[in-house]
Amino acid sequence: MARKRKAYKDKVTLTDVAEKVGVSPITVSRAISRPEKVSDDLRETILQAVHELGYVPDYAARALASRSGHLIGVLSSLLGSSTFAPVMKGIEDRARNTGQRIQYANTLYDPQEEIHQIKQFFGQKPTGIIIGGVKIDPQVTDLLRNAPCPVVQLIDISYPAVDMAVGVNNPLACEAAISHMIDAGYRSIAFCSIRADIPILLRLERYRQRMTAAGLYRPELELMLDEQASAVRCGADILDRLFQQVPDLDAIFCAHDDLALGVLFECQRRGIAVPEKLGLCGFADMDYAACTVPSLTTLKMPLYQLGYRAVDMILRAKEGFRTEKTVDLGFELVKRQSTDRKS
Amino acid sequence: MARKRKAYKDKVTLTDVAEKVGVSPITVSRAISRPEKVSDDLRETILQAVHELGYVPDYAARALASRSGHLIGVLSSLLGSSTFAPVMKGIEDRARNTGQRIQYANTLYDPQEEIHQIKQFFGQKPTGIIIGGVKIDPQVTDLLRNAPCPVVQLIDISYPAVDMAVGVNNPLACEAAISHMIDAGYRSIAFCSIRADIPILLRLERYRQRMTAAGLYRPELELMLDEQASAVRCGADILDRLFQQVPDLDAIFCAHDDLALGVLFECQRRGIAVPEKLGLCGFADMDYAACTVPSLTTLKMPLYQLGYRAVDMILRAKEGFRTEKTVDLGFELVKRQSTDRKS
DNA sequence: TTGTACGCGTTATCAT
DNA sequence: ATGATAACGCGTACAA
Repeated sequence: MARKRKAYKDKVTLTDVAEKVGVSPITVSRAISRPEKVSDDLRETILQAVHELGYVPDYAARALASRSGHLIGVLSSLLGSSTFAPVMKGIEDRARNTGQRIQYANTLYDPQEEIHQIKQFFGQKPTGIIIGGVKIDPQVTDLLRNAPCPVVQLIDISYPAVDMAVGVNNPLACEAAISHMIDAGYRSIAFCSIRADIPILLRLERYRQRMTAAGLYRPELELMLDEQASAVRCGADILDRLFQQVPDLDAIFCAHDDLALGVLFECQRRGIAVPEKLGLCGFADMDYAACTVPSLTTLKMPLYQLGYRAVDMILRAKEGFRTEKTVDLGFELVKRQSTDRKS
Repeated sequence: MARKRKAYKDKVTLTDVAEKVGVSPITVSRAISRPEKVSDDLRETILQAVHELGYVPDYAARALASRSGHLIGVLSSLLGSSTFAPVMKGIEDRARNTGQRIQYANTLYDPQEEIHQIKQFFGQKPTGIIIGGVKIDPQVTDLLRNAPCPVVQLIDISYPAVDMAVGVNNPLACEAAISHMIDAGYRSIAFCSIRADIPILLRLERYRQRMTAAGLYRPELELMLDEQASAVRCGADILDRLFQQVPDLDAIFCAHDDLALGVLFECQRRGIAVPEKLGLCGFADMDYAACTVPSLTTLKMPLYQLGYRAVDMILRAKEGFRTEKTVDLGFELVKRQSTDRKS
């Protein structure tokens, strides 16, 4: 407590540093934020003093004076998901040494929360906003359309972006998976998901098209589960429901690897042979996908690049460079054992 | 671009709202931040105007004037891990409607990054800082000791905290697991981890004590792998090395479920019977732990509560209430099939 | 290259 | 219950 007060009273400001060095505050400010505008030796002296006094810039004051929060907001419903980890890494690598801070916020799949968080960001004069997993919520779209900064949407680029977008073409990715499964000889291929965000709806639509084109489409092949806490634990439920709806079921395309993992375990438990009796394809190429028994066919997306490019697009927009509004990073269908019927 | 400028010029401030209603700015400020200090009808009129004009408070100005950032910083190396998701949920549930914002930062297991992020927080006049997964870095500890705000450390409470701590007693949890495995009849029980943060080192120490007490300790039972991107994918490596070091190996205590998952898959692949030939115990009770075949014995921690209490402790400290410096949330050993030798 | 004057939008403090 | 005034700490704009 005493410490707290002390730290506050003793707050070191630009002026303190300036006095110690014998220059004006603005010079100290420049030495920190625009090093090239201060002579080499003076800058050295100043930075030395900064270090000695333990000066930490006041970001609030800086933001107020400069009319920029020097921060990039990242909004996602997947923050706590390991799918998002590589994205985060990319974001931070690109943002490092740019003077921009990254601030994350969790939307928890709740539109109200999303709106709230977006407003919070707007109040911080952000350099840009990166947002992933947006549902089709008109309020959110409206808000973003009137954003006071560039907005980058993540993950899908086949859908019209509010401002900019970077990601993969979800319909194409889905089509690649379905085609692969058809080629492998599967006929009754189910589509299974526990959530219906935009990327998933786009995949579903293409799934229907592709299956219809092959003369294989049946509505009962679709299974959209209610939102649940755990995707992995749905395995038994999925198999129960699908086999009831589709007695001749022979493959499942899962909208996320977690779902496929759960189904796979349940197959192990029930003695259903994968890939012989049941083909399985996931989405995301999670760490475990290469290790499961049998290993899991899935779609791999360049997640690190996703984050990296998103920040890059914001920084370029800030510099006023013309940027592509949409960046397609491509995907890769990773064919593994779970759909390899011939082996 | 045009939009951007417009949004900026048209920025609605307190004064705009005040003029529209015909009161002074400070009254509007109060209507928003201290509703009880404004008469009911006036407040209603003001909030109505706020809504109509689309006023969004400027957090920088607010922070500068109030000398508080109204934010709680959360620092973790596990941000992108699904272990952290429930913690996040708890943090946000407790912080909602308290006027405090949550800001996350990723330390990526890098002390330099950690120091950098901590300083960033300090520059934002935080109400408190929550930090998890701290390594034994003296610089970090020093920094935290001089924090201008309360600090809550997560996960372990058997270790002396810089300020406050909430979590579980890692040594005790480890001991419970090892005792359980010994009771189940396992003798050559390995300890395996890919990282050596404080909680893990604490578990390792207790592992040694417990094994020694049972007359079962051998140094070659310990396996600390280098830091790797993917824990799951280490399965084969772990089995190779351990069986080479310990031909009569009959159980593995993994410092995280991910490790156990990888080992389990590798056992499936090699036809090693779990739990008969090899007992397996994880840590964290991840979603999949209940679903694996066989299901995975593991230690469950109250993660949601962990986040909830951490924020609670900060808020109480802010109110000046005396708080326990250390909160033990307890753990649960979830006994499942992977250590059930008798079945 | 360095300095002066001012303002950013809000809240604390003190007054009415 | 409401208002006037003065900060908060920094950066912009302009001057020297």
